[in-house]
Amino acid sequence: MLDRSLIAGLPAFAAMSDDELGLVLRGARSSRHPRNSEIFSQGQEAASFFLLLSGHVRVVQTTPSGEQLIARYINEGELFGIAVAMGRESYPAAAVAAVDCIVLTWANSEWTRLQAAVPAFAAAAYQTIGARLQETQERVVEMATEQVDQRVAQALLRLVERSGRKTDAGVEIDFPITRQNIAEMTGTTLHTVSRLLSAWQVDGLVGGSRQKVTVTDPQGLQLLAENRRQRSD
Amino acid sequence: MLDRSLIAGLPAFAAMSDDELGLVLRGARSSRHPRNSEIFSQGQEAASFFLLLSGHVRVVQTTPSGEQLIARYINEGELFGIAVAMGRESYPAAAVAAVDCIVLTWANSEWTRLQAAVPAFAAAAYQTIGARLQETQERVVEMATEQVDQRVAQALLRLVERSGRKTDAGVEIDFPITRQNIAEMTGTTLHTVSRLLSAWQVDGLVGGSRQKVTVTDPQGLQLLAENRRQRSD
DNA sequence: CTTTCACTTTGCGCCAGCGCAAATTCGTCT
DNA sequence: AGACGAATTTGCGCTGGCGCAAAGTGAAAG
Repeated sequence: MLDRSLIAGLPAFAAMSDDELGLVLRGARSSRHPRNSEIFSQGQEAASFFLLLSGHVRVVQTTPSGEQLIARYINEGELFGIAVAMGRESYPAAAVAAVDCIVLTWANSEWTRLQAAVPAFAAAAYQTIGARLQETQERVVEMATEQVDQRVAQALLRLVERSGRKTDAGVEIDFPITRQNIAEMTGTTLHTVSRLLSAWQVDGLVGGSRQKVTVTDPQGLQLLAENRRQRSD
Repeated sequence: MLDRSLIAGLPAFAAMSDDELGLVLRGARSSRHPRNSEIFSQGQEAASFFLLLSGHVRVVQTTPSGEQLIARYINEGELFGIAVAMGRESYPAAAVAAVDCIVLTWANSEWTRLQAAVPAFAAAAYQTIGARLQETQERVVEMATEQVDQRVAQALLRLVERSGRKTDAGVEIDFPITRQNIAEMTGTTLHTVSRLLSAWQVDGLVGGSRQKVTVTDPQGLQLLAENRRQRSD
């Protein structure tokens, strides 16, 4: 039996009673996933939904022509793979452990039970979906209206905002991330990302090394991200 | 009192009993919105949610720098402005009547009541949100990986699929839509859209005139949309 | 220690598609 | 009917960022 202290501290469960936490954990099992392993695959029949207890997960979509892009990163305490709450039969993307992870898993059959027994749990799931729709809309707007450098700057700011760890040099992204990964988040190529980061390093905006990125001047980067094309009207 | 025959035929309400339909309609009021009028504005406090009874609605986001883009078109029978189901306080986009519309409106306070009294209604709303998240994800993928001509072709195919009306010349989009509108759906300029449509007209793929677009050769357009860059691997 | 492999950097040429401009067409209003 | 304004078409030049290529670098494995 899993201990309810595992999840009691998470924002999604903050409002729940001890009884409710118990009901939620019944039916869940925990598992470890080594770095770079797939937790579920794109197109696979969606049989379970998940909560990330520890680590970071990359949600990756692969196009028919083989290009990959990263839909989002999942942080500790977040639900993912909740296809069941969206009425989907299969996972629209794959989930890959960005670092070694610990994951809680529920069978989909638990969903209806939980929805009835612990409405706050379903509410949290729907809230999550709503927030992601919102974020995804914003990404569409960005992709449609902003230049590559602005999109990359914005992506870095979001990463440090959501998954940053303060160091003496600035705020570092808490998990290994390659230039290729950043390119797949922003719809560009690793070459362009590399060029941009190099230039920004010279300007003192960012730092980092292999698989590591640190934002040293968030304000400066923010300016870059907002650097809306000067308009004549 | 609104008649339940208004909504009984809609897919979202197909599974509901007569009693439930009555419960849903209690608290709703209907209103007319002339073409090009705003049903709600971006950023406005979300006080209501809506169902489109008749017409077509354009959901438009405006960026801080004044660019517009069209998040989606709403068809008859669809819910929209359901910020309350996503836990949002304000509308993230504006809704504009693309033609004269008839709309059902509920105050947000009805949401909790309906959620408890008619679970199928809430389920339909969540299903809608899930489907839109899915669509929006797909748009991100497209924006990131496909060329402008493929995106425009794809957008046209989706429009005729979702809102097409069969004519003798092909399938026509059921509401007035400008080149500018198509540009705002695909993240390009009206000039490029105009050039593409002109070229496709010559090739016999599409037809149309001012504010009208007809797809005459869906298969051909589909080929164009799929025309994935030939890859070496 | 050195070998290997994944990741990163950088240079160079090219082209899809944008910005700008101007002419044209069509629906609508008076 | 005529005039106005919105929508559309088309031409032209330019450039952001991609494709291709190749060299450099750090980390992990043997």
